[in-house]
Amino acid sequence: MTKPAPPSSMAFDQTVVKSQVTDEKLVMKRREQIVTAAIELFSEQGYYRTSIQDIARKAGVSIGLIYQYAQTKEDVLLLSLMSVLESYKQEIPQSATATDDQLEALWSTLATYCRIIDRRRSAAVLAYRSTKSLPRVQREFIKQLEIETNEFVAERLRGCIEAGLFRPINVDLVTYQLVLYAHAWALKYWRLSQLVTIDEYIEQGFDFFVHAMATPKGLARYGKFLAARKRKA
Amino acid sequence: MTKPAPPSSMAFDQTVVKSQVTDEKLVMKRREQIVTAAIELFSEQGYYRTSIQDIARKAGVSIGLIYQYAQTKEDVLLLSLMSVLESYKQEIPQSATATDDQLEALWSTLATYCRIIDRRRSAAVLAYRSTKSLPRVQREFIKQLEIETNEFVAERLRGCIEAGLFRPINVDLVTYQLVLYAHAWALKYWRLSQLVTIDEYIEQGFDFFVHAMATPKGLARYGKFLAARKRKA
Amino acid sequence: MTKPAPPSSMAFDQTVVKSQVTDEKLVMKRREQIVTAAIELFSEQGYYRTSIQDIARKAGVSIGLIYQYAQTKEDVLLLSLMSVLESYKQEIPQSATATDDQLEALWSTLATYCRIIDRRRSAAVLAYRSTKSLPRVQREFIKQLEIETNEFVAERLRGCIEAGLFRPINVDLVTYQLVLYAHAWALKYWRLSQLVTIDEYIEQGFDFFVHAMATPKGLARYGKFLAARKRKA
Amino acid sequence: MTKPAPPSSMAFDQTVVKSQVTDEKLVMKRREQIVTAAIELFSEQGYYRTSIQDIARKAGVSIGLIYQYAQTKEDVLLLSLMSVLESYKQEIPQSATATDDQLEALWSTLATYCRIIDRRRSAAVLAYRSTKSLPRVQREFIKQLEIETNEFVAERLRGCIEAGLFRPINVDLVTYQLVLYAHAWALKYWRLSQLVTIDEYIEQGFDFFVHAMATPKGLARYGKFLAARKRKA
DNA sequence: GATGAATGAGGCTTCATTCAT
DNA sequence: GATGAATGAAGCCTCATTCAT
Repeated sequence: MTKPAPPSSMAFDQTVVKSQVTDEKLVMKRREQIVTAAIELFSEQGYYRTSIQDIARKAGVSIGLIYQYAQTKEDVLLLSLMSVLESYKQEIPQSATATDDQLEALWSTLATYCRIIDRRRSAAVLAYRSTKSLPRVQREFIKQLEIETNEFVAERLRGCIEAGLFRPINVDLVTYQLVLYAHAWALKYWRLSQLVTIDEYIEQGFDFFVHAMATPKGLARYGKFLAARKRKA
Repeated sequence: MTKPAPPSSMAFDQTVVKSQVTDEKLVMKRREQIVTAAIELFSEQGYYRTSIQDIARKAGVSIGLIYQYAQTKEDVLLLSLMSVLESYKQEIPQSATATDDQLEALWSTLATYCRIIDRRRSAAVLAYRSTKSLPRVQREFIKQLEIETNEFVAERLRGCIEAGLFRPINVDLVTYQLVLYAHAWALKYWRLSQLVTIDEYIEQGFDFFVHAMATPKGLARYGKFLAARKRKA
Repeated sequence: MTKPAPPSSMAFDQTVVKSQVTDEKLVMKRREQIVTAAIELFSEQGYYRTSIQDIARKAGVSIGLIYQYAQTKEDVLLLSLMSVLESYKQEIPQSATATDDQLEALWSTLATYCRIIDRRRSAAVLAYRSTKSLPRVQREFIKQLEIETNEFVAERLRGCIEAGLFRPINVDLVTYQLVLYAHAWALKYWRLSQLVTIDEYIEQGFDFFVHAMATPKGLARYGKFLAARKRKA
Repeated sequence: MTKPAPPSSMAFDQTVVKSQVTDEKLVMKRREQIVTAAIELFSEQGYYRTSIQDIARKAGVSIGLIYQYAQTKEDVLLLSLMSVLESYKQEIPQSATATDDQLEALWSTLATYCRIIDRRRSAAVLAYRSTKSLPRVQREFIKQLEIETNEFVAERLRGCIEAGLFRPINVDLVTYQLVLYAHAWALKYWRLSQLVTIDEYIEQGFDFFVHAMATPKGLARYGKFLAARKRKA
């Protein structure tokens, strides 16, 4: 299982994006300040419509300061995207630690993923709109982060298969279906939110996925799961 | 059933985007020329990295000419996006006319959708990256086109339900799952193409969706469907 | 005395501005059509804000046609300015033919001039705004036309002096004062029209000028003039 | 009486035209630099024939710098016109402070006004040619400045009337005659300078105006004024 | 004679980046 | 470390003019 990285480790260390400033604590603090403003603006207006001037103003710092913590505007985008994906990579694994029931774990993972997306919808869309604005090399960092997050979802699927709850489907492919399902909530929010609430979206999605993959044993287990949920509610 | 519009009718008429030139035939021809170049460039480099200069050069026309057929660069984007979505709206309905078997019809629709996406992968991504670059009003045109195309997919699902092949799921929601599944092939091509071919992608996806929704009768029908396919191959 | 030229003779003949078209009647007609539109647009929006396309649209002709009757946009401006000044040169002399009373004649001239300006205020302003947009050579034509019109005003002044009504002032200089007084109605209309009507403007101006120049005999004559006017009204 | 504002106060403050730069001293300095170049160019070539590039070159700054101190090219025009009118508003009142003789004061005012115009002839013409190139709102600022300057002239006229030197004419209207007389020197310089020198222009103009308005007492006073002038010379 | 589609130079403006303080 | 004034390349768009029909 992927061990959760220390908060913001990657997005704000100086391996990927160089900084003029050496004090690591300060780099962390400043970058967070900058990235918070940048994500907001990039999400609202897009990468190209947002100027460094805008970011400086919103972050309450000078233009020059941004260039002490990032070498180019693209670096700011990279830091921003890394920050978003990093937050997935950290929050999602936290979801499934409480249970050793595989179906429950998958549920938690999907639910958590959907809720993170819901909480930061425009940031989620940002990844789809702007990753291509990065040079190839930096784009790979982003993809790597995505793969790492996905791997955690894949683990949950394998758990269900090994427990005999799911038939042996193509795990990597279905992983993308689950991930896209979560992302779709942001990508097509304008339409989906007219149809269902986020809770319904999670429930109906999970129901759909379970039926698509469950063995008879898995279906029985799912019946109990539903009953347990009903009791709680 | 949706009647297929005459080719490119919407993207190239002058209702949405005004043209200085009055000759309708010419407008059609020129806009196709411009949009063909634009889609290619927008897809490769993104909207903001592509200059009108670039488009003019690739289309083999002058800058001024582009501004005789579109009022702003945004108009060129709108025409491009409309052209892409319009092509979905026209090609997908053509898929399912040959059969009155509901499952077969759904298969055809999914397969056709996926193959269109595969054929114009970068154009498909364009819609996700660039729609937000449009002003609100024009964005609505795009959404409308999407809804119209989706409606055709929804019809196929309803057909399966009415025929007793599928349980009564939330049609609108599942429609988006199918659509997103097709789009995902473009959005995540870098990863998915490492895992499966487009044919496998369609097959496994269809298998997944059928299991998610089928009634026992539907499953039986699906068995026959698979057998028939195997015979053909 | 200047003999009034045949209508539009200068502005529309082909000596100053060349035309591709040879039929003189047609040239006259087309140029009038073009110039009417041009004056209106130039007056409203200024020379540089008005495009040949605008003029063509307003005149109800094609762009190409304009270039058959004028070689450049500057030519259209020249024709327009000449047309305006030509109209002064023709209408003003018509004013004073009815009387052989020198003071009456001067009054008629000033009144007529002011009323012409009032009738075509923005055209009058045009001359001040746009003459400098012409190349030196063509600017001289305009100046010449102005001098010719002024000469008529000067004649009226000389008449008054020779009749012993005015003291021997510097005629050329005072001519400009009279002319500027008429023009001022257009140049400062926004303010002057708040202060007086055009009739009052003429009366008070004439009163002012007479007092500035009149001999005792002239003043006496002016007294009778005023009395006669009062009787009429 | 109008208190003279500190030099260029209005034209260069940030109330009317916004600046990106906050340091007020610097804004004053840079704007003066820009405006000096702009007035020269606008006066020579007109607003539309002058490019921002031209202004930058002549001012010895970069294009970008101009846009830090003005938001549009129109702003540069506004600043230029305000600077010209502001200079009237400041220099003219300084003329008449030395005397408490009303006729002398009027003379000083006319003479000063004419000489200012003479010194910056093309700048004076600029106001007539280019004010209409401004959007309505900004045009009002210009008009307001003109009214304020005129008011000072009007005061001198009222002084003469109250002192019994002039008959009670329409002060506002005559003010415009005086003002236009001064402006005419620039507007019709090409002709007037052939007829008289600036000194003669002032003398003859003043003579004209005095005769137009003077009471017998005023005329007597004017006789002494002329005698005194002759003695000095 | 008349049309209007096509051209492309040139202008205004933005904004990433630098550097002196 | 932080600031923000200054730079100028690059992009969008307009419009006078041409020319084939």
